[in-house]
Amino acid sequence: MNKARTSPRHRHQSSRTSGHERQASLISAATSLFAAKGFTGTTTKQIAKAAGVSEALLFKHFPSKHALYTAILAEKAQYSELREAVEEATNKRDDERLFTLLASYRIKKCADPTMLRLLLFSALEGHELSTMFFQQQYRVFHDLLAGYIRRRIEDGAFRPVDPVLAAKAFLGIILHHRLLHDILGLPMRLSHEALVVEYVSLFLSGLIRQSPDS
Amino acid sequence: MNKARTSPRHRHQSSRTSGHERQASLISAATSLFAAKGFTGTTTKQIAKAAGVSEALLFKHFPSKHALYTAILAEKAQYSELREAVEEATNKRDDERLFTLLASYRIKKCADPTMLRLLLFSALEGHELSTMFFQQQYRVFHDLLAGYIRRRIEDGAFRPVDPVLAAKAFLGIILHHRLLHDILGLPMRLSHEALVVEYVSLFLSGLIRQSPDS
DNA sequence: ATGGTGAGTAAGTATTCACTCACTAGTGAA
DNA sequence: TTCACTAGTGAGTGAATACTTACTCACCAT
Repeated sequence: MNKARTSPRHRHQSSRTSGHERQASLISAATSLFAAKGFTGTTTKQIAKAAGVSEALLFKHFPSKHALYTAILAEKAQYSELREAVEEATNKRDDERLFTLLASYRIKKCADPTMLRLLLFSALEGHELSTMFFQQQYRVFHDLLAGYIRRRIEDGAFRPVDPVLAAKAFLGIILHHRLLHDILGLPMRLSHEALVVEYVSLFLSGLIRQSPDS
Repeated sequence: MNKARTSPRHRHQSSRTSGHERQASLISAATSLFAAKGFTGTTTKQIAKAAGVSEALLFKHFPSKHALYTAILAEKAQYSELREAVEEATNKRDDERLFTLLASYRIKKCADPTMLRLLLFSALEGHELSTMFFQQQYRVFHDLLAGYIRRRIEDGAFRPVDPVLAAKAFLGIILHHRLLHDILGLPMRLSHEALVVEYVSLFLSGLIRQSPDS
């Protein structure tokens, strides 16, 4: 792996990697392995191999396998993104847009179920950071949505339901969808767009035919 | 099953258990361990200890740890229950009753998240029977519900939504709830009954205030 | 009694696990 | 050049791991 350099002349690409880079590559390798096979299902040897280093080096960067896992959860827990778009829709009181945004964000991302798998594994395996990880990943949307629903109820636009429960229900629909298709691998019969439209309409309008309107 | 004493000195409690009983006790012990810690997280030693036998005996009954796991999934996959009640509601076209029944069945059972954990672990860990297991556990309700919704649409009682998607959405709401509270351990603010009522009403009537009716 | 059978186990085996240690080599500053 | 420092590793360590072997004992029909 070294390119062999005794000579002073430029070594393209230093033969040594900085500590931070190495740490990042270890985290990246470990993330996909932990997401694929869980904490107990992944060995430090596999992680080291995936990162292209010796197992010993892994332990130079992280005192234990567990610490590496914790570092991953802590790192991945923080991100926002999407906030602005959502908040704009929020202010405009554009129900359909807001719900569509949330749904399609979650559903489109299905290409990469890593985070979801990581979350589920950590919850099932009972890692101490799992709740925190969950909070960061879901609480954001949850609280935002619940707040929006509450306001729309005050507007008189929504029925007087429990906003927290309603938010949970909507996120549940989306999560369940991802569970079935991204994790269990069931085939999807419809396009993403059609799915999102249908789910949003279902949630906003309910199932019962309200009036023979029009 | 024999207690039977030929020997002079009574030995407390039959010294031997029948093969089937032992097999059952191994399966029972293994089920809770696999549900708690997953396949890779559980060792054959732990299972044997929980069943109160030697590790060697486990391998007399099951050729491998994997085979034991498979036997569990295959066994737990088959059960019906609840069918009659649901089918009655189905025939009566009693929407609220049917949905309430489904929801409360799932939610009340929260006391024992074993099956759900087993299901999720098997899905995440990629066991070959996970899909089958899932089919048996969920497909029943899913198909039943989808069929019912389809009929009610034909009746003109429900809006013309996609019945399969609608069924999925409702089950998603319930599953998500269990995920949050049974697996992640988040506290519940409402009673089971209130929750079920709210979820059902939400799903049936939707969120948007339809008309200033009555 | 006796011999066949199935329940049961103690004590392995080979391998893999997370983790260490003793050590080499590249690098930048003095 | 030297030297301190850090990136990096091969070759371990003891403890588990899944699974085996060779054996003992209880029971029962002959």
